[in-house]
Amino acid sequence: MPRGRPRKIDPNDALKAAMNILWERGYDRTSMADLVSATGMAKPGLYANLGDKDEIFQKALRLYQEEIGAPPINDLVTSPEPLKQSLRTALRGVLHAKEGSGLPEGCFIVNNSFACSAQSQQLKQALQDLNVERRDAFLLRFRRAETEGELPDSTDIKALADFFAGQAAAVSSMAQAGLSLTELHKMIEVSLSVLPEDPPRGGAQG
Amino acid sequence: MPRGRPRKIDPNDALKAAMNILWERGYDRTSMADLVSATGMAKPGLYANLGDKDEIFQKALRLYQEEIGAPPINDLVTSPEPLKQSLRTALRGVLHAKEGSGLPEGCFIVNNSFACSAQSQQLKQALQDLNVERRDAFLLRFRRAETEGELPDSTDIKALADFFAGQAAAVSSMAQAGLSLTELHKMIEVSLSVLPEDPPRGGAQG
DNA sequence: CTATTAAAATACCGAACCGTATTTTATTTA
DNA sequence: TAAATAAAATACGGTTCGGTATTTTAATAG
Repeated sequence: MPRGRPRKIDPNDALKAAMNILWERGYDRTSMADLVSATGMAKPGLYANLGDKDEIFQKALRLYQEEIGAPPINDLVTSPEPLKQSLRTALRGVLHAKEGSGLPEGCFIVNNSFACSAQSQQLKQALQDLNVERRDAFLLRFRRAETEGELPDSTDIKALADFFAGQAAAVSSMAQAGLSLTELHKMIEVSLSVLPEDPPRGGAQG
Repeated sequence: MPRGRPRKIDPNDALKAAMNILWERGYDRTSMADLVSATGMAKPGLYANLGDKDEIFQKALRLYQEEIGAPPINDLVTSPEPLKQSLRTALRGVLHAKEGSGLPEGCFIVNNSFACSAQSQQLKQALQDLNVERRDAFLLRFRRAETEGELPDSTDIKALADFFAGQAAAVSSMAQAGLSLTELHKMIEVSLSVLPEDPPRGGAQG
């Protein structure tokens, strides 16, 4: 056993709890006192283990991205699923909360990308980078779709990637507006209808 | 002339200035001190003329809706333009800032609908109501489109309305992510492609 | 010029905020 | 037990916040 007084709370657990409350309440509306009660760790302990509020937020952001945000996006790029199905999965990935109980609704990144106009430049940049990362994942998938014939060559895949990156915000916003899960799924189906009819079948292009 | 010391600042001008900074920075990141310097009106004057911070925000919200938010939505419902064109106009209406100089980017309502999980119930409700209002305007337009044959009867116009209401957030978010105006317009064109092809002519673009 | 009115300007208050210095407590080593 | 270590718990400091009480200033009315 280590030397001094034993830890009451594993810093990793604390970070996870911090992520959840930051996800739920956002950066501005979460105080250090909130983080203290959410984590069960006293303030000096938080600073010693996780740093100041900005650092905690950034660590929470990374944790979210690694454990929650990135997987569906990586699947999007790597999975052999057909285009439309992989996009469906990716978009539904924004709705963790409503299905898997307990988790906050919407996307942590999107939710905090608003109301950040005067945020610390570091945080602003970190959020923008993650948004770009998601957009690029879509782009990558569309490039593959193009070469594999899932999309006509004439497609403006850059615009398509921007569009789908934006759908994360669309879905998050309507989730916060109180739509039910099935309504949100219908929204997503509408988004998917911007794609050409499922098997594009050769050169049907106009 | 009235009795006492003359006003330095017209309360209407102050409200307009307050709206702009609240739009730009959001509720949480705008302090009363910010409102003081933005309006040029000292704090006690603000309270006397516009009320406390919540009241000012609500008044700003109403002003935004009346002067900026509602017009393109009303046009959507009332104008005789064909469906797709009226939707295009409505969605582009979210991008005031980038075209008409000076105005903040994105939609005031959308920008503040995030990070409000613990906001005062009043404000939360006011924001939700405005979001619903917009969604209903889309719905109204789609109902008309259905009866006028602009949409097939089989269309799920409720889902379509949710989708387009969500596009306000999509566009706002990508605007904040730094997309150019033409990129944003392309995004909007992609959104519009969920509609059934009207008489096959060349794609409109701006 | 004096009184009155109404707004501006200043100064102030208590609470909440982020962050830290200090003390207590629990454990291991000697 | 006593010294040493490391974490928890408490208390505190400076700042900013939303909101208000108080004073000063600029105008009109008599």
